[in-house]
Formats: sequence, structure tokens, C-alpha cells
Amino acid sequence: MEKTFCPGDIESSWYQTWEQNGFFKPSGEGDPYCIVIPPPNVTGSLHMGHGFQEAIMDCLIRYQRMQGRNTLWQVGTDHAGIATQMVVERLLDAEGQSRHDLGREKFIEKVWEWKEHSGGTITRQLRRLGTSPDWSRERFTMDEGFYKAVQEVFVRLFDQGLIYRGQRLVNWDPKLHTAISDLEVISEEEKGHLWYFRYPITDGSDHLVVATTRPETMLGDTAVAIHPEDTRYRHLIGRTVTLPLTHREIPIIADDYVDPEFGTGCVKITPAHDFNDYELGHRHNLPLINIFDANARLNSNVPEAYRGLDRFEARRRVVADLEVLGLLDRVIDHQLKVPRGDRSGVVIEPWLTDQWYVATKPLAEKAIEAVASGRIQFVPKQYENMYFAWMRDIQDWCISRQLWWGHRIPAWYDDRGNVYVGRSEEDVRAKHNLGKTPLRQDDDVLDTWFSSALWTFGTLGWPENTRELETFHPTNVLVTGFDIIFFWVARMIMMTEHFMAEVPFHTVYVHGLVRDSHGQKMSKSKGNVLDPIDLIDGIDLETLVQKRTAGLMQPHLKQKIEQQTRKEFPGGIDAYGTDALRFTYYSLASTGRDINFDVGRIEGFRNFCNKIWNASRYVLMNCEDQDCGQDGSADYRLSPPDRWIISRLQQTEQAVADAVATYRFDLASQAIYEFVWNEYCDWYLELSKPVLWDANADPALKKGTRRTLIRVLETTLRLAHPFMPFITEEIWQRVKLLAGQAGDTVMLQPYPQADAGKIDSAAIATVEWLKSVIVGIRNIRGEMNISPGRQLPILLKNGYNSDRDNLAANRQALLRLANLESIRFLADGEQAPTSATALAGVMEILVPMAGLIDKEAELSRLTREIDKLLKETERTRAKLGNGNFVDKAPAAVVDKERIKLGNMESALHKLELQHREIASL
RNA sequence: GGGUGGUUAGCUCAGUUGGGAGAGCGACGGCCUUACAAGCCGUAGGUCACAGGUUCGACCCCUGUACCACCCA
Repeated sequence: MEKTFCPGDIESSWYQTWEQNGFFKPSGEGDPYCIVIPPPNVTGSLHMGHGFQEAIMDCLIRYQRMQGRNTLWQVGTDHAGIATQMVVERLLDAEGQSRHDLGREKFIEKVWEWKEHSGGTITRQLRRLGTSPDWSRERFTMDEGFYKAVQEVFVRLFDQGLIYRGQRLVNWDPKLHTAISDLEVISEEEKGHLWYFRYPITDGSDHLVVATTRPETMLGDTAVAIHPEDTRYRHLIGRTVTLPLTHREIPIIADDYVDPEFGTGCVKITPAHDFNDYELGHRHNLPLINIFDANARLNSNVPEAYRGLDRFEARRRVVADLEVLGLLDRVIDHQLKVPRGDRSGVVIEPWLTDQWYVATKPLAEKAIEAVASGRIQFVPKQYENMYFAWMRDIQDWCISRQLWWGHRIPAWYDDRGNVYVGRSEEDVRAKHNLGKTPLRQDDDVLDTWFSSALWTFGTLGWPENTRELETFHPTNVLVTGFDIIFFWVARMIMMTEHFMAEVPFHTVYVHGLVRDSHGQKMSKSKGNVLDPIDLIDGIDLETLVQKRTAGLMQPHLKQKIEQQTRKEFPGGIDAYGTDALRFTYYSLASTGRDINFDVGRIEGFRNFCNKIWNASRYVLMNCEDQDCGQDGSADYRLSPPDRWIISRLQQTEQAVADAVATYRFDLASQAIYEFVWNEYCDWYLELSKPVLWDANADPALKKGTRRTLIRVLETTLRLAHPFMPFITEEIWQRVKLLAGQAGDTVMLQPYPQADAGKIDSAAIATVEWLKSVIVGIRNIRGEMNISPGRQLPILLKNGYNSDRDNLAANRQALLRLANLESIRFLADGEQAPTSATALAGVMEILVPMAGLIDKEAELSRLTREIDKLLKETERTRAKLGNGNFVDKAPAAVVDKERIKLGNMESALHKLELQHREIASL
């Protein structure tokens, strides 16, 4: 084996082996276990959030597979309507073309071409992460089969009256020319103005002052509203104002929607361009005047002077014209929520159009019940509240999009505007007896989330009743971020309950969102994006800078991003390998909502991989070509350290099992890390040396040690495999035979199960004793600056018989691990030389000071120890002196405190004695 | 305005029915000890945001406050 672990050397070849041998496919045996991947955008690429999420799913899948379950990880990608269409339109734009130049069919061909070309990026990257989905079952939401499911769902919902077409105000994106759902609108505070306009009362008696943030919409006003109780204006109810610029006469109405505190308490009402006004207009039967076209330019419903103006230009003109007329009262600065499209970034316009809707209320009821009853459980549980809050207020879902890329709505219209929904034009004609009536299909496509809502059962073959559907649905767990609980999770639950009459999954594991090391969201414009592949393969500084600053939407940020990148990664990023990256992800997967990714962490876990690698080198060097009991022979003997590490292994296995069962991957990874590094490497490997290197040692004991070394390593590799698939496979192949195992791959070996019967408390006590003696001596050595190479003669004093037994049993280990010249108990009546002292229980460990230890240094060390103990003793004594504590606390707790106090007092006594003795020299 | 989550070592974070505050990284000191310098040994560092309350006992339970983040209106 190489001296240093090089992840790049092993990763791709093992991945190919696994995939080519079909190890990722369901075994067909055991209890089914299924996860569907949250489908990434087909033309997207892997980001840190994906990496995190995929790592978690792969861990679960590999874990369950090794538990012997019939495991399916259903993989696939999403066509991502708007996002993909935008990408392709941008490419066309670069060639000076628009999609309209091409026409719908040609454009869609282009999109498919682009998909063929770039669609494999994300799946290639998933492979780099070592994920183990069944690639042979890969699905795409635009696949023929999946479209069939989408169409079927649409038709059935329509027939059931749960899909309808209606003219409503929608969130219109004037740049992308499509409606979008509420969830795709991001409203944030922005600086703006509040304009106060005078509207003359028609009889010429007076005027009203209205305040508005959107002056241009006044051209579509159809009323002015006041609060019914507002005494300032109550007398005006029922009269009219003459709308300036348009000279329309519009009523003054009363409605308690109006907030008398805001502005002047008079509100202009534009029912065709504001959601609240729309509702209000509906209540009062106000006319709707649509003043915008699809580009949000003013249309022919406004006076000629304004027609064709962009909405923002129109705003300036309206304000200017009113000012000229003396109707501009004042303008003040004002913070307001501005709705923007999450894709286009432009201000969204409430606009009146015909759209398709899903009536969600009836679907939501069952979906709420599914979670309320516990048929679906969220982990962590608090996300259920978020889910309920949204589901209770759910609005009808606008599912039509004015795009070309997506599932075309299966609806046809005749010349008279009648609509027919069916599985195909022929189907529609037959169903409605339409003969040769000309029909044209609806131009719109469905919201991408409409198709992803069918993901669990659609990918398994529905509407056919396939064996996969039978076996793997409902799926076991959905792994997702909380940001798409509404977009996706809730809609999946609604659709699946409706069509399958069962839940899509039993558990929703909601993980946090990956941020940078300062808690900032990673984004291109912030220039703090990390690419998981760059952490695996490494990247030099120049390339990283180049990558972060290329294609910026706001080029002026370039310099700042470059500086920041050069400062944070002066040497670029090292190649850490997949296993280190994955282990880092797990270590960060606690219950929090934010996951701050610090490159310092991954370096630590790269070192951990190297630690495992080198520990394995040591084990192999000592076991290869040796009898390690690989033939199953039983002529070996286990030492206390052997039994101790086996015990600790059982405890670790249990800790990992408990952690995975509760989705605490941080705790699982920590248990493995601690066991491997702090127990197996730091202690057990060291303890094996005095046995293996002692020519006089009992051969049966040596065999026992080799057997334990190799078998604990082999088990640990299986234990760690779901977390770090590559390195565990590579090493497992080298150790399997020596450990008496066989098999093509570690990924199909049984997962280690804790066996409480193998926990040997006597062995644990012995090794704990050994460790405390060694640590005591090392402590003195370290603090007194005694060279590590210097062999020390150690004396022991005041021990129990058990201490004498332990010394006898562990003499060799002590001599080596503490680097001792000798170690023995003081004889009866023997005078101890002046020594530095450490305690191990009641036993005193003496390091003779002569020529080694400075008196003052030892005194100050003792003083520190004494002070520490003194403080602790005082606290405990006070506690026990409190009658309430002794009376009311459980007896076990009180006893524990008593014992603790006794121990501390005895230790304190010894240290004080020692201090006095040395001080008197 | 309503809601949720958070505040623990210099940094990033654990802390599982309330009973002696932990890890990794970083810092400091010492080591090329035949698996590993991507390492080994040792050390320092915390009013557990603040204020009350419950309790014999609170990082943990309750109330309030401050600040941060996110969601919704």
C-alpha cells in the first residue's frame, strides 16, 4: 500500500465495478426499501446542496442494502420548464435568434438537443459522489411513459371537477410571458415612494387625496374606497370622483378592507391589477379595466397619450401629468414589498388571464390527515407545523404556464370556444362526438411541479399496475430541504393520496441548507459558491477565480469576488476525495436549519481517511502471510485489550444504529470517527505492538491479537462503508480473506450488528486502568518537558490488589506505551525517592525527580491540580451539606456525590502531602 | 404584524427523560517513537445571550427581553 491515501486512484474504478456488476439494483430479496431521488434539473449541475442530500440518501440506501433489504433508489431528472427554456433561449439569443423565429416545434427540438448534450452532467457528477441508485431505471419527467401518467392525472382530475379553467388574476411575468404560481414569486422590501393624488369630486365641491405606490395603475381605477367608520369621509359615500387623465366618473365606496391609518385613508381601487382590489371589486361589482398587455405595456384601454408605454415610463408620465394639473399633493419615501419572479427577477404584474387551476382544498384535506394521523412523519417534527400552516391556507394552484417546454395541456378547443379534455385529439373527438369539427390544442404547458408531484408513483410505472409499484410504493423516506416542502412535498402528498389512496412515503427527512462558512447562502452573485467536484478533485486558485467570476449577471462584483476568493483560498483547494467530502457532510447533518460548510472540516476528514489507510497498512504488515485465524481455527487467546476493543466495537455499532435510525448522521459519523481514531488507532494498535513484537510472547496470544486486529478492522470497514464507500471497499478487498470473509464487494456484505454478549466489562476496566496510568505518566512527562525518548523508572504506591494484578497483566504494555525503563510497586517500608506524582484511583504513580524535574515546576503543577480539586470538592461538600439535597434527591444521586467527595478528598490529601514534602526540600 | 428556528471555547458545532460543560478546527509547548508530520504526546481556553421563575439542583423545563436567520401576511 502507498504511504499516503490517494483517493483519485481508487474512486472511478470501484464505481465502474459496482455499476457494471449491477450491485445498485434491487436484490429481489428481503423487505423492500425505497427512496426516490428529488429529481434535479436535467440541465443543471451538482451544487453543495445536492451533494449533501445525495450523500444522505446514499448512506441510507447502502445501509439498508447491507441490512439485507430489497433496496431501490429510484433516480431521475426533472425537465424544469422555465429554467431550461430560459437557458436555451439565452443560447439562441447569443445567435441573434428568438424562439419565435424558430417556432414551437423547432424550438422544442433545440431543447431536446440541449438536453442530450448537457443532460448527463448531473448524473455524471452523482456518480462521482459514489451514489448507488439503480441507473437502469433512470427516469425523466418528459419521458413518454411519465407523460402518460401526467396526462392521465390531468384528465381524471378534470373529469372529477378538480381541475378547472378560469379567468383570474395571476402572477404574470412580463419578461417570460407566463403565469407563475404564488410560490415562485419572491416579495422583498424595496425602497419606493408613496404618491398622494388629488381626485376631484365630480360635483366640483372638493377633492379626495388618495395615496398609491403604483401611480400608473390609476388609469385602470374603477373606484375610490374608504373605511365605513371613517368620519372624515363618511359623508362622501355614494358620491363619485372624476378620475383625472381619463375623465371617467368612478364611485366612492365603503369597505372595511381599507386601513384608515395608511396614507390618507382613501384608497384607489384597480381591480384588474391588484389582488386585494380584485377581491374588493368583486364584492362591489366593480368593472375590471385591464390596462396592460403581456409585456406590461399600456394597452388601448388607456387614453391615447399613454398607449404603448412601458409600465415604469407610464408611471413617470402619469406623475408628471398630474403634477402639471396641480393634482399631485406630495410624494414621500416609502418601503414596500415588491413581488419579483424568482427566475426572471422582474416585477410581477397581477394580470387577468385564462388559466388552468387545481382545486386544492379537497385534496388538501386528506393530505393534512396523512400527516396529522402520523401515517407520514416529518423528521425533525417541527416541520409538520410549517406543513399544516401552509396546507390550511392553501390557495387553488395555477398549473398552466405559457411556455413551450413542458407537458402540453391535454385540452382542445373548437371554434366556439368549447373546451374538451382527453388523452388525445382522437379520444376527445370520440368522447364528444365531434366528427370533423376543427380543434386546436391548448398552447400552454403544465407547471413542472405538477409532474413532479407524481414522482413516487409515476416513476414506478403508474398508471400501469407494475410489480415495482406493488413492491416499492409507498416509498420509505423522502430526503429533502425545507425550502421545497410546499413546492413539492405537499403536492406529492396530495396527488398520491388522491390517486393511490396511500401515502407517497412514510417519513420525510428534512435537512438543512448548505451555506458557506460564514452562514451566507451560496450564490453566484455573492461569489461564494463551492462545487463539490472541486472539493473532490481540487482546483487551483486561478481556475477557481475564473470559475467564480465568469458569466456574472452583475459584472461590477467581479473584483470583490476575486479578492475574497484569493483571500479565502490562497492556495486553491486541495483534492480531498469523495469519502472525505461525504464524511464532512454527515458530520454537519445535525438538526439545525443551516449547515455552514467550512473547508477546514473537510481537511480534517481527509486526514481521517489517511488515518484509516495507514492503520490498515499497519494491520496488513502484521497480518499478511500470518495465521490470523482466517481458517476458522480456535487455537488463539484474547488479551484484555483484544476483548476491550471488541467491546468498544459493539458499543460503536449500537451507537451508529441508533443514530441512523433517528437520521442523526452527525452522531453516527462522530461515533465512527471516535472509535477508529481515539480507540482503535490511538490505543488498540499501540497495545498490539508489545504483543506482536515480543519474541517471547505466547503464540496463541499473538494469534489472538492478529485475529482481533484484522477482524475489528474488517468489521469497521463494513460499519463505515455507507459513509465512505470508496476507501472502505479498497481496503476491504485487501483484508477480507485474512478476516475469514469472502465476497465480491463490501457493499453487499452484512452490516455489523452489535452483540451485547461480546461486551466484557472486566476487560474494559483493565484497559481503563492501563490508560489512566499511561496518561498520568505522559502528563508529567509533557508538563515537565521530559524528553519523550527518555526512559523513566516508575514506582507505584498504595494500590489495591487489583492494581497489582493489573500491573502484572499489563507490564509490557506499560513499558512500551509510556516508554519506561522499569515499573514496580514500592516494597513494604521502602522509602520513596522524591517524585512527581500522578494518581490513578487510590494508586500513586511516582516519577522520581532526580535530575529530571525542577522543584518549582513540580510545585506549580501540583498547585494547579490541587486548586482544581479544591474547587470541585468545595462544591460537592456544599451540596451534601444541604439537607434538602440529601432528603429530596434520589438516593443513587446522593450516594454518587458521597463517593465522588470521598475520592476527591483522598486525592486532595495525597497531593497536598506531596506538595508539602517537595516544598520542604 | 403572525410564526418557526437559533444564541454553548477564538471559529464551526454536539449536548438524548434536569444530577460532575464536550468534539473538530485553530492556539500554545514538546517530539522525524520502525502505520500515519495529512502524524504523535501534552496544555490552555466557556457568567452555556440577558433577566426572572419552578426545583434540593437548570445549558436543559416555564415566562419575559435582546439580537440573528428564515417562513407567512
